[in-house]
Amino acid sequence: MHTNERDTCRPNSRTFSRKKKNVVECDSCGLYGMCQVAGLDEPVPDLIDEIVGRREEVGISQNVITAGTPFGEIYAVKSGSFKTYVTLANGEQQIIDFYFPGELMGLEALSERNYPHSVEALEASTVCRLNFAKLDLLGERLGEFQQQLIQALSRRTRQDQWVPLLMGAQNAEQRTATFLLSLSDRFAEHGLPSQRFKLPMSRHDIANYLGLAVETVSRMFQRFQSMDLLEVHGRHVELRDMEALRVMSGLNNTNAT
Amino acid sequence: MHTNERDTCRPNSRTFSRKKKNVVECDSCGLYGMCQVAGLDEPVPDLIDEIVGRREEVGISQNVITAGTPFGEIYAVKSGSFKTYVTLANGEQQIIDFYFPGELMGLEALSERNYPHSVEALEASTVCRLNFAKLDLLGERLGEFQQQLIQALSRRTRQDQWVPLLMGAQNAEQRTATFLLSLSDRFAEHGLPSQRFKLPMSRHDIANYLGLAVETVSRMFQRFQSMDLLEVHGRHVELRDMEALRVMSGLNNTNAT
DNA sequence: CTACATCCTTGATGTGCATCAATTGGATCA
DNA sequence: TGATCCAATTGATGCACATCAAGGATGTAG
Repeated sequence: MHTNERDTCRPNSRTFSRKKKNVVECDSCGLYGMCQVAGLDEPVPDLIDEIVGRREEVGISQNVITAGTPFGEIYAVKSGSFKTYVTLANGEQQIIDFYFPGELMGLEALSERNYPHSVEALEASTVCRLNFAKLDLLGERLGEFQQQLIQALSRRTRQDQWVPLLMGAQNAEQRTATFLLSLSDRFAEHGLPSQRFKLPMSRHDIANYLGLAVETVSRMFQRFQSMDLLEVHGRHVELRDMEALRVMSGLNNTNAT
Repeated sequence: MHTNERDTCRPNSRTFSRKKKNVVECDSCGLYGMCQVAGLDEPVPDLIDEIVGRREEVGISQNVITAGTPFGEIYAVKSGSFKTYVTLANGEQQIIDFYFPGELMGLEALSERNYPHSVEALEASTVCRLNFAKLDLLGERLGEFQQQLIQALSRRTRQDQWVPLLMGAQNAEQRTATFLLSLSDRFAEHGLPSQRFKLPMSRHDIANYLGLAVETVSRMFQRFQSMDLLEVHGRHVELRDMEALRVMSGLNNTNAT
């Protein structure tokens, strides 16, 4: 079921060939404001590197965070994608959320001692790491930094409001439509292609997240395709009629993330 | 210190007869740290009152926040309860969350110009109001305040993680069990009775929130009762076997809010 | 290239829950 | 106290989606 985590981090983790990768530049990264505050524009070249570990590679299926381990840092996704999950009593995963370039992971651990869930790379990815233990190095700029943090947390809180919409009122068709739109919105927010993209997660993960069966997700994709709302080829998706999808989702357009 | 409950805790500020009301004291309120920072323990008696409007009454079905209106303040629930919702394209409400004494409402608007959803009282309630426009009155203590705010946001973010668990993997039985447990936990967190309590929301609201039909919620309650897991009389609930409920919910016990 | 493993799709069947319908119960107010 | 109204329960039926089963597509290793 699971590919081994060790052997996935292979020598060529640097040379992704065929397709070009979606990488967010710093200025559309959720950590940007914090990086700036942390001294990126200051003549303190080492300080920022001390606090922010930059562009670390993460292999597919590798865990960046393991549920229950002590909190120490938050992560910004630079490229690639991640899923967060908890393990249920029956041993199954329950996927909590997905993360994409420009977004911050680990915020929910801020006020606690431990991370509440695990975070796993869906593909070869890169992250920046912000070490909270070293934040006091910021000295008087800590206040600015906190300001940025508040912004990030608030954005995140607002994003979480999608979930009840995804899962509450809706049937399989609406959920799937809403899911695709929310992905698209999140990509757009960080300047990534939002009409035509590759789903980094399996149908299994999508189904788990949406509370549906794999087969149902597949059927919904096919149904949308037959209605000319989108085109699917495996994990590659092109949204052809976002307006129709929006109508189908049952949300009115005022509900942006 | 911190004893100015004076005008407030009169057992019936209006005429609630029969039952005593659940009111959180300041020290188990989500705004507490902020109130303190804001000057509650300082010899600046008017400052705090300037920033925090205290113990305002809200009638049943009254809206504290309307979706789309400009952000200006966050609210702490002092007594009573609230629901937040958005209006879907078909005119129906989708309930996003419920709020109980000690919790903060409106945080998701912090980084935006407008509130993303509406907040309505489920019963006669009281709130404290924290005016963001006047925060600069805090001067140098603003930093401390931000610290508190970060804590609050992070707690909130962590709480939101319940939702996918509620709605994702589970069947009606599991959802209902999880719902009851999450309510119980939230009550306990602020020192309110957590085994025996009155559901402030209708079956309709519960069903809406859980993505189930009213009838199904009712049947689940009856089923639990017949299994001796709880007792229901209308909106009054007593959890008789929380451990069994936890097992039924499918969560393992490490997933506290 | 072939072989094997995964992932995805497609079809057939059963069931959990929504839906429809009717009754009961609980609040509110005269 | 009883009349009214809405909330909650209970039962009967049908459908949407899960489940079971099999076949195709895609990728990776040899």
